[in-house]
Amino acid sequence: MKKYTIKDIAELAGVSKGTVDRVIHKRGKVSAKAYEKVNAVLNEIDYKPNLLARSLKNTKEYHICVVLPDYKEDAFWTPCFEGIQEAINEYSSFGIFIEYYFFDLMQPSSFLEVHKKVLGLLPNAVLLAPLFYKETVKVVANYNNANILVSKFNNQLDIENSKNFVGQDLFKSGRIAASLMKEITSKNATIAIINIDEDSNNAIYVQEKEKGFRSYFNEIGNYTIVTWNCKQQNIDDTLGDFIDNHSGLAGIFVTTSKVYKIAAFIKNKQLAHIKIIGYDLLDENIKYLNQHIIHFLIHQNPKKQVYLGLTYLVEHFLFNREIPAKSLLPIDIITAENLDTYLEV
Amino acid sequence: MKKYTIKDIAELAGVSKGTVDRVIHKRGKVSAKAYEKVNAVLNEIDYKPNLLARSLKNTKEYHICVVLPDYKEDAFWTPCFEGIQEAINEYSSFGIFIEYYFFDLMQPSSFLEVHKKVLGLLPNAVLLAPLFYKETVKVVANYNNANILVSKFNNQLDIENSKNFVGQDLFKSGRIAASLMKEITSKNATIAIINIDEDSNNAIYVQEKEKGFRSYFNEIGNYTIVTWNCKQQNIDDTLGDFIDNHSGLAGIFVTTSKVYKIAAFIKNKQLAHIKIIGYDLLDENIKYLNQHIIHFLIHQNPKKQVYLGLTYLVEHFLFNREIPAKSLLPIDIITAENLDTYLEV
DNA sequence: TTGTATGCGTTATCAC
DNA sequence: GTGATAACGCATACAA
Repeated sequence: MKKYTIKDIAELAGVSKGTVDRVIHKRGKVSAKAYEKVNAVLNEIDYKPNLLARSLKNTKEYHICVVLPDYKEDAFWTPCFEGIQEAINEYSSFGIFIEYYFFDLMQPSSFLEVHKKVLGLLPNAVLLAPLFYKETVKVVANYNNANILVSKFNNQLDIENSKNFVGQDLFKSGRIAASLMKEITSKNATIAIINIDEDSNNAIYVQEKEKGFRSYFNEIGNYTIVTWNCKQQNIDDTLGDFIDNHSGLAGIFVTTSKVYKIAAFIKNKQLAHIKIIGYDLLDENIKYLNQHIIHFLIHQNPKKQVYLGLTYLVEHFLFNREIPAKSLLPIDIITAENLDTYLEV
Repeated sequence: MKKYTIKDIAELAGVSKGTVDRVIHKRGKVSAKAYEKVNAVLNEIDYKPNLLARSLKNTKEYHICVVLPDYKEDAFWTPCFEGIQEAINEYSSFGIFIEYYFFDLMQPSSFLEVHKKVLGLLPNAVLLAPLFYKETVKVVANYNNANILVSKFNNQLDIENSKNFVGQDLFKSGRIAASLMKEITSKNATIAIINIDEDSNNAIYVQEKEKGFRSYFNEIGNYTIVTWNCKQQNIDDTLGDFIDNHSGLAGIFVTTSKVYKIAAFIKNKQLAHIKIIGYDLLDENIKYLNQHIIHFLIHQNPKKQVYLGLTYLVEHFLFNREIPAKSLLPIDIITAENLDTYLEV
């Protein structure tokens, strides 16, 4: 099972390395006779070019920019940042230069500004969290014009010419939350869907989850599902009224990682009979999961989303691998018991 | 953020590439003056050797053998085989030659025979499923003597000089199964642990799960947990009696992927009030999961175990990466709803 | 103690 | 059309 090189093939075919190269890469300028001789050898053996050598020969520096919200504003993005750091460590030895830029997740204008800056750097690729629809369409178009490769993570948007997505199926995610909710609440109960701080900007994101959640209970029938949108600073003042207004409320599904805000209230008011399901392994969420105030967390694996998105780009540049148009990660169900198998050691 | 090469450093320090090399690799034979000059430069810049170039320079063929049970005997091993295939495709372009050898999972002697054969091939590394304790100790010793690197997957054994394990924490796995069982059965119920076809050979494997399962219910108290060992060909004849003898049996925890055997019986006898939890995403298991005969499956990710074990070896050979002594994968909880997010597209 | 030359496999260039 | 040759970055054998 020897590994054949171009030199081997040249010797076997009785031609020079240059000719073999021309045949393999179909560059033409090869006589029929030489072509036949080389092809005969190629059919005999299983030639696979040495990707290390090929990549070394190219020896380009590749520059990738990651654009995402500042994790200091919203802890959800912290693991993404860690994923970037790991990728930097992992790939810098291969001539890959990875940078990150933060935008303000409340301000579409900052999203545009940051991308303007990044565009000016003319990187080889950009990996971005497309939180704002309109603005994303615009910046993607700009990158396309400049021949800059774009990949997206976290939030799947239907945008033209927009491939290379790493994330999860949000509709399915909502359905999974619903199926878990059904398991832990009584039949025909009233269940609330709570969106925290989600204005219309990235409404699509939570709406998909909500749709999935409702579709599951619609199929069963007889459950009462109510949606409540709120701002995190008003929770203490208004959630009590909301709960009072929905007597027999048995469960709350929080569509984002801010579920700990709701859990804090529920614990505080000793309403532990209300079951809570939410998203992501933030420290605060973990705390309430371990206290069984939160019953299930759904893991969106943000770190892996970013790392995988970067891996695809790197392997594309180094080894010419194709980037999957859509890479949907498993939707992990986290309980107090299996939690720590998902945490880093 | 330019990438520096040895040549760059040599020029900056005003010495030759050879001297830089001697300093970096601490080979000695460098004058204090030259050493200082080079070090001054190295402290200034962030030099990372180009791993592609280094690996190309080495240009060795590496030979890895995977030894595991034949997947035609037991479908559990099919994904492992797929993982091997993927690794072969992925890494053959880097001069890695991966082979696999099957043994008969019922015959420790065949395990020894196969390993004898593999030892004779003198590969660079062996990745093995250590199903038999005594025999594994022996073959690992042989490999160590021959300076052949050994990694293990699936089954964690306490063996001397035995590092490089990829798998799951089985005790924890049992606890997770128990916590799920508790969610779906009534208080203080009777619950059965069923081991199918597990003779003393790889008893440790299922015993760990059983211990974990019992430890969880011990902490709660008042549940009745019974263990039943059976042969798969006797299930139809004996399971009925077992169930009759344990009136009020509310749940069954099957410690391996053969849970579909139990599910078939339960469905057939219309005993769907008995909740079933088992292991692994075999087609048969998936069928019963979708029919809600099986309520949860725990995913051991056998494919990833093998692939990751091989990746560690490959990156060790190519890029001199350290192999983690113990790599424990997340323990995934699978329901009918999130199942397909774990299946390949 | 130092520097230079060579080769790993692939590819691009340049004479012939 | 063809076949030498150089270069990518690193490591090493060898010459100075």
